[in-house]
Amino acid sequence: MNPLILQIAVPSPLHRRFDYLPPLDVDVTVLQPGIRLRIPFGRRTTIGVLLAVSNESAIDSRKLKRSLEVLDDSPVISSDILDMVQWASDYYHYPVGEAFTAAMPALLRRGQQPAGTETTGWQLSVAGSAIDTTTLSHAARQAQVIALLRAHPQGLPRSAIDVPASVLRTLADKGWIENCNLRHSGGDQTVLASAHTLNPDQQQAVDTIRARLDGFTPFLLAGVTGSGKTEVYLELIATTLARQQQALLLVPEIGLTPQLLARFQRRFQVPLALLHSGLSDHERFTAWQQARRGEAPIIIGTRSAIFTPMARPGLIVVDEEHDASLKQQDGFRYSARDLAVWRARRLDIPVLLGSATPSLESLLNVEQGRYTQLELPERTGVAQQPAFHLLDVRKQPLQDGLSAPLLQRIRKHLDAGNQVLLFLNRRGYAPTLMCYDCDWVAECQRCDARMTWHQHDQRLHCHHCGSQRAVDSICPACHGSELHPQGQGTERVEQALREHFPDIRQVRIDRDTTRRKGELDRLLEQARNGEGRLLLGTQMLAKGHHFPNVTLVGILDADHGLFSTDFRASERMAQLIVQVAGRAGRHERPGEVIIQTCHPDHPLLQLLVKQGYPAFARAALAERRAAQMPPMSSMALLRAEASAADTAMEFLASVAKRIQAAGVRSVEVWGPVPATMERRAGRYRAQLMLQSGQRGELQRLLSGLVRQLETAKEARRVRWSVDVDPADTY
DNA sequence: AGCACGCCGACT
DNA sequence: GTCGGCGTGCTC
Repeated sequence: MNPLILQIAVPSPLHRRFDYLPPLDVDVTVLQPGIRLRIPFGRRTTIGVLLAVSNESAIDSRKLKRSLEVLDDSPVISSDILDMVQWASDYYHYPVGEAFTAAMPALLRRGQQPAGTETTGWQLSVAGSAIDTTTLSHAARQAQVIALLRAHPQGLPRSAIDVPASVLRTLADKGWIENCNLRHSGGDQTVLASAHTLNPDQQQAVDTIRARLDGFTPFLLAGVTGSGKTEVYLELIATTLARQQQALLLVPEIGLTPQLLARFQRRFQVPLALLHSGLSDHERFTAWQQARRGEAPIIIGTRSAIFTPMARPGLIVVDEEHDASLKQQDGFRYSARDLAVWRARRLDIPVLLGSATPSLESLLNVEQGRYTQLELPERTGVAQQPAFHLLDVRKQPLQDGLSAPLLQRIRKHLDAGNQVLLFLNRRGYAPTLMCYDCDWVAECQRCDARMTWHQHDQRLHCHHCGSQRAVDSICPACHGSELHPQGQGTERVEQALREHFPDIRQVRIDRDTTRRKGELDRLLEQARNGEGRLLLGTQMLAKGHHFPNVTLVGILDADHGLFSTDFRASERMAQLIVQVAGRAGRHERPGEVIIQTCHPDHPLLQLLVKQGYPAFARAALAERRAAQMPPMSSMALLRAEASAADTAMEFLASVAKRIQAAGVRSVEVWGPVPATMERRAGRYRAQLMLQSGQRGELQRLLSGLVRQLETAKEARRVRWSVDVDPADTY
């Protein structure tokens, strides 16, 4: 009889699985895919994930090593995630072992044991049940525990109570809580009654999805800003919980705000598992386990939360599905949105993609009948769509980026007692420091980029590599003293506004003003409660926040996205404009949006302003169709970087030659070309674009190519990576 | 990626 | 004489 062969994903940059013999004296029934094993690998030992058990191997049996130890008596990677990660590893051409590394909490891949299902926990004592939590207003943590346990009369495991041990000890000493045995049902998930009644569109969206909860259906919820998408999510998640199932909500990086959390906490008295970049390894592992054991019925997280296991999966929601932060931009370059759809299909559950500005990809999927579209065309309550004005600034002298008509409108709205929001996607004081005598500009030593002058620390910063230096006082080229800032960033506009509106309290929100922990929340609160009247910021301010008293939105420079080398630039710009505009007039006051531009006749801008995002998207899709660009075709980039000037370009030229040799007619090859900013952080970058009308053909070509490049001599001198479905082509 | 091997240069 | 620079090769 043949020996058992274990196919294992090993954390290494190699694009293959590794075959091993089972450990000696192992109980073969524990060899389930998804368990971890300690294995010898090269001259070291590491931890791998069992993918499959076979009875044959392509490797010479004398070369097979024996795995050392089984780490889990049941799979720590659930079968849906096991399948999804393997699929993603193939699709994105990323080494399978490293794909699993990215999909697991750090502590898990380092061998830590997930705690088994806890059998004891805490519950309220008779005395504790009688406590009036309002008497605990000075002990918020204690009140929180009491409220939580009150919602769970049969007790909760320690891991589901998110407070320090000292708080529990205090409560136990007071005799208000006591240990209990837990009976594990998935049961009891308290959902508070709906706070609002839904409007007819929301109700229809909810009803449509509710009727299809028992299987895989992808939905696109296209709801204009302020139309109440979140209320639809809340309602469907409530239904999911009532069915004793879990819901997973993916949000963009800056979407996981205290506001959103507060909304969920108000609505659901259940533990939330939160997964975001700010967690420690231990916190992340805890949240992961709560989701896996089913103790957290709701999981909310950014991109990588798509890899969170669920004991009772019922629904996946992807908020702001168009957002570029859902696509990882380095390493394992997956799209969390696309994986969400894949996983939902695998689990046979519904998936809901929501956006006010859906991606062209999703709109095409609707057009082709793969997704069901649900629309929320109206703002909730009495709020109306804002009016758009394109302001031609070719004829307007700009003072610090502000035109006179815009300043007048700002004054008018402020005089009426309203708030004004200004958007400028550039931080710092000025993006360029220039010599008026000889035209010298301050450039970064390590990047092909200009340095931005920051006034707060009187230094020049490179926004691409993070380097900084003191600001020059005389021109290094001609030794003249005529160095002047050119262009404007948020710092400069803030200063100009202070001169124009000295009595008006401003709130500036960008990466520089929110560096300290808690500062973003503080500033957002000032913006929300009306303390700040004039709100100024970068895209941090643009997405997802509600400022009900903002009646004027000014977009100071809309031209950035109009003439870019990236084919997605106009889509991104339109989405940003609509998202920013969505901050205006959400209450009973009508809003106004003023867009400063040098290209008021640009057809896409015209379309966006006059007919709205859906019309823009239709035109943009038609353009993509004509040019055979994604989503009408498949695209992949081969990116390369090296420390010497021409190495990356030479490498990609040799790759292009290999592709030609393969003779795949259906795949077009463009380039190689140097990256838009060729040198970044001291490294020279280039890319090769592959495009095809037939995704399968492109995939096959990439698979073969990756296999070759793994051992190719010329590949050793560069760092290369494949980017399938790139979010941008810079 | 690690990790080791191996073959050349400048030190105690 | 050896310490250590990084090119090359390998990982079931």
